[in-house]
Amino acid sequence: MKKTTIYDVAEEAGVSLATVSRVINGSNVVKPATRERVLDAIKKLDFKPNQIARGLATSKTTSIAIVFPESLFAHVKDMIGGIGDTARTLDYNISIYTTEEIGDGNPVNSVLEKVIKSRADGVVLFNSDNVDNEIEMMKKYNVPTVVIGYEVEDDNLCSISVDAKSISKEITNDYLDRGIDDIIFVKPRQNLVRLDEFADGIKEAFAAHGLTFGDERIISTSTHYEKSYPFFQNYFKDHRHQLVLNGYDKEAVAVVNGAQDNGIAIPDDMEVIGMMNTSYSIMSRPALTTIHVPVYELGAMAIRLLTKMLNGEEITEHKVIVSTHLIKRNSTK
Amino acid sequence: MKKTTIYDVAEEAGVSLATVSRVINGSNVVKPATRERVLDAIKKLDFKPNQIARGLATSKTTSIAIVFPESLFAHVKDMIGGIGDTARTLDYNISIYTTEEIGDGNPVNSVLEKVIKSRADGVVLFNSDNVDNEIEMMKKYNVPTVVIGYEVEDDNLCSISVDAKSISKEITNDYLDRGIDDIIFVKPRQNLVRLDEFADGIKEAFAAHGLTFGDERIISTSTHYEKSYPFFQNYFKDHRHQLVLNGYDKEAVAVVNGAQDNGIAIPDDMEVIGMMNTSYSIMSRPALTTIHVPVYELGAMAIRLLTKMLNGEEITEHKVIVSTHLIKRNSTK
DNA sequence: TTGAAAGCGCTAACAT
DNA sequence: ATGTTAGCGCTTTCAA
Repeated sequence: MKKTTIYDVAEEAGVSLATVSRVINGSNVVKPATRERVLDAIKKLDFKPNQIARGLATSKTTSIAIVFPESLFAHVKDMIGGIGDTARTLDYNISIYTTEEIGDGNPVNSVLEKVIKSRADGVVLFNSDNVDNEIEMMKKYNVPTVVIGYEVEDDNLCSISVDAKSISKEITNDYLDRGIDDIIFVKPRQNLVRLDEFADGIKEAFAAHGLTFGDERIISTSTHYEKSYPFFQNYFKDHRHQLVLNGYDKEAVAVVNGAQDNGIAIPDDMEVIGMMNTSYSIMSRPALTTIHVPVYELGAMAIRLLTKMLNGEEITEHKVIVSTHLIKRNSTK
Repeated sequence: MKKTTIYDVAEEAGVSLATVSRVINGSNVVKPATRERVLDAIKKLDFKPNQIARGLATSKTTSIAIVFPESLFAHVKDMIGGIGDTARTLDYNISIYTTEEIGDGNPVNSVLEKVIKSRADGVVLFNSDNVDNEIEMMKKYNVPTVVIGYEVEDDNLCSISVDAKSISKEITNDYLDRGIDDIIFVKPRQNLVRLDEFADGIKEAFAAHGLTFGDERIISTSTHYEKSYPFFQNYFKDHRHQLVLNGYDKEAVAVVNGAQDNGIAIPDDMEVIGMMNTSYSIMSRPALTTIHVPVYELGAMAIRLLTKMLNGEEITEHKVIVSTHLIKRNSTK
């Protein structure tokens, strides 16, 4: 069964292919009567223009590539709603490329290679160990890019990131002011947000109080609850703290549950603060106080920024920094 | 800055474009020395073949479209790992298309139209109110399709679904045998799995015990915890049951939390069983007994089936039915 | 083993 | 207002 092409439509309507092309592209120079004939032929033949051929002819694929490491999957999931909705509204397709850090043969580059070959009009990248390399690649091939969770800017390159430092500093300051200084920071190994900056905020607050927040107070954890929960269940057998700051809600739930298993009352004996304001935070018992990050909007903004670049529109901010705020629930006093 | 093409490489290497094409496609008729020259030129020019042009020439896009309603997002998220990993291994790209049921202008069809225009080699569909229509469309345009969560089969059409009926019947039977018959079923409005069959399983078990499971025992809920939790918090003010079966873990957590808020002890006063075995089930307090559905594998299988169709390989099962099993944790006795 | 040339299905000048 | 034609960047016969 042969696919019907623009030629078939042209023949059916008794016009040239150029005219058919004009009507499917909404040109306004076509005589209404002709347009009708063409439209009828299109309907009769169930013709759908081949986007691939169109892409070749116009050098535009109307598609955007989203590239991220598998380990960031949980975070990207939350964001992909905003990405998808916005892309759909603006008539772009999105293609997903995941990189996996494990394994040999430089898989990351082979993924980037696919992205380049696909001739996506633009790409959105996520903060990862390899992000500099990825940015370099996109620049080399001159593809408009927006990076999420990492601060950069350049020609054809914008970024959207979260101001993690201000909020962590603010929160820490507040506790320190009240004399609460036995604080630890649980830092999941991967995150959308730059958690080093989160840690820096804590350190600055300590410094401002004439104290030191040493790296031994930072606990690196897996992003898998199956691993982090047993860890904390064990950890709290012989550790107590006043406040646990977390880089992600999921780990905060592991902390809450692990601590409660050891008879530590939340928030009376220990306070816990999560990050991202995901549904985990409201499902937790007690519900988590957490730092709200507008994840959906981050995705939406990324696509909007990208399409602006693609359309050559003026961009006022190449480097967007999104601020956050604390949502108080029951895991803090 | 012009993109470098196969012509540039040909010129650089002093061969014709046909030869370049041969080496990038791994033809074994090229003389090693020539191949070297071409490879050098490719490297020197950083040439990446244009997949769009190749797609036009070969009528193959090496891309697979995944189509699902936004409301199923939470479920698809869990599965997309399996889809992505498998697609990457088999060298297919995946493009995501979401349909949204709200709104006017028949948006579902406009999405399907994009899928057709994209000339994806194959498509993966998900169970939804509109799935029959979608299947029809794919059949009309002759695109190989696999449907997840819905039983169908045909030329160029396979399906993978979950046997929800057997498990619900089995579980219900077990409780009924022990004289426990105050059972309700919480049915989220959207699901990957056909929850009507789940309900049928319950009904059959009741019938086998000479009892009736009326539809008033089925509670339809939102898939948003923000909505389902307040509902159950209120519901359990004046309702008690022995067992609550749920179509999805997230709603089960809402049941657990809502019931506990009203002093109902889980599992002593009431037992709760979730479905899917997501991370929600282990984060819940008590941890949920839940029906394990191999979601990752469902996604992986879908892609494998699809690529088999694309390669014209023999397919033994067009209609795959996946079975499930109960994982006992602490929300049941 | 290599090159020439046609063609994939469109768009976009350029003519008419 | 419509038709003709030259690409877009590849793959794939067919010749040499």
